[in-house]
Amino acid sequence: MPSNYFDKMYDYAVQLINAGLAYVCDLSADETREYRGTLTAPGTESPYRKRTIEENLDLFLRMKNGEFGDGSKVLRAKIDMTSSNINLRDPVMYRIMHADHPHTGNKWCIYPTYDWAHGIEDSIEKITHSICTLEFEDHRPLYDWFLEQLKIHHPRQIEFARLNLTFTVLSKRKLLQLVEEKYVSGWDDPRMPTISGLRRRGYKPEIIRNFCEKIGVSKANSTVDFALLEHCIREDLNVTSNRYMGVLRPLKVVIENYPDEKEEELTAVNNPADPNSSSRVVPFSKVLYIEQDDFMENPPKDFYRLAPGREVRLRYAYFIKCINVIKDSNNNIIEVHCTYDPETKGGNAPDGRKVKATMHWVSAKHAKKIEVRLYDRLFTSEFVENEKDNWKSCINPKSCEVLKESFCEPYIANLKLDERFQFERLGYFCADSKDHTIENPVFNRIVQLKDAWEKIKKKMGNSIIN
RNA sequence: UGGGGCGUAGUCAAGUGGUAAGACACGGGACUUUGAAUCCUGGAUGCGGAGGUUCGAGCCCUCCCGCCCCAGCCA
Repeated sequence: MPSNYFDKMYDYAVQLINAGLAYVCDLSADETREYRGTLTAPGTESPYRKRTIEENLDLFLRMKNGEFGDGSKVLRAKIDMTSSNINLRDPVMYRIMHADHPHTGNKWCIYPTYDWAHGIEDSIEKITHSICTLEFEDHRPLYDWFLEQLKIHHPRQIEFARLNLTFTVLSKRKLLQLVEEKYVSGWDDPRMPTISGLRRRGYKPEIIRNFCEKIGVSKANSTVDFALLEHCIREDLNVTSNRYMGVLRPLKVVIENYPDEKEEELTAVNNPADPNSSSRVVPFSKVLYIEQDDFMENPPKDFYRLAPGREVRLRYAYFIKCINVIKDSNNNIIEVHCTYDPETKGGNAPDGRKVKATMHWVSAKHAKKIEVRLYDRLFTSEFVENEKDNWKSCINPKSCEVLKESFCEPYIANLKLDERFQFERLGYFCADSKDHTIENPVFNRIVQLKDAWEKIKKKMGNSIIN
């Protein structure tokens, strides 16, 4: 915290004045700019550059004591107005600002600039290496110069490229706009690449750390593929999280040959990826919900889920076969009627017959209604930086889809509040830290599972989307 | 067109004179009670380009090209 060192910094500034290496300058901000020169033209020395040490000492003290107005004077380092590095053209060390500071209140009316404060803080804290981003490479000679003149502990500044990610923005300036212009719900919106956003989304700290180790550190400006972050999330959650069944977009299934009032409790493994996993019980009955995407009336060749006349497995339950489809007056499918094979309880057929698909489901009678928020990448453009001023027009309109008519198995009531879990075949989810309650559960999708079927659909040109 | 950086596969990234690691993505196959996971498997005759030094160059030298940053009393 720089403000902890304001006294020390002041003393160091006096030390530089005494060494004839700093002076009080009365040039206005505009004049200072003119005197500084340009990228190709050298600057000219300030008329106040030759003030005596005594005069500088006096003026600087009076600056500190509040005798001068904002912007009327600054303290500058005396380096080289002709330097090809503009940062060395007598940079400002202190400016007058009669403003309250969040930590020091009204004690000070002169405040140090970044370049002056930075190295001193590092030095006082006995840092050995000071890591920062590429744009400060030009400042390193100045960082070194101050520490050199002060003859104090001299840490080494090393610059690296900052992290960029595809399909998102990370600059504070842009993030602020997203918040202020209400493109997102706040700094902790689960789509935001902020710490609070990532946390609310359900990313675990160790996942982020692992991701950072994988991408490495270099000086090359680069943009890491968002898919790598998603991979790291899945890699971790796959082995650490329990599976439950939830149906996002429900389609009613009626098992015609299943007794009306009958109920069964079926055993399901909580985490198949963990050999020591415990298990739970899932209720089964005559009327179920399955995912709308898991049924097609006229399926293409590569679709191997439920369709008329076709048999599939309901996970941990039975084989069912579609025998009829019920539609409303608009020709929308509202119910799928099936028969089940009692011999296949648990999911295996004694006669050894195979089934191509295994589907998730919930018992309608026992299901808990939940709200689900499906988050996706915030932008549609891979390299948002390249969009220049158009970047906001690339915001993904489908980056947050809210489903209020989803259902899940009753076991969800036992969920720990910070538990990340998988809805089988869908993705990883967690309870929203702000809006979730036991009565009205709200779940955020952390990341989808990889979806081979989605790829096949794309290859087929999306022509068979129902 | 001053100065400071960077350029190895679609995206990251090792490599520091001895004959192009790895990850993700992508393609092919196996397996599968998650179209997940897992397991095999394919891809740079080539390291921005051109010359040069060397028995040998992504690494050294020269020139060229491209991209990023700097003219705040911002950080």
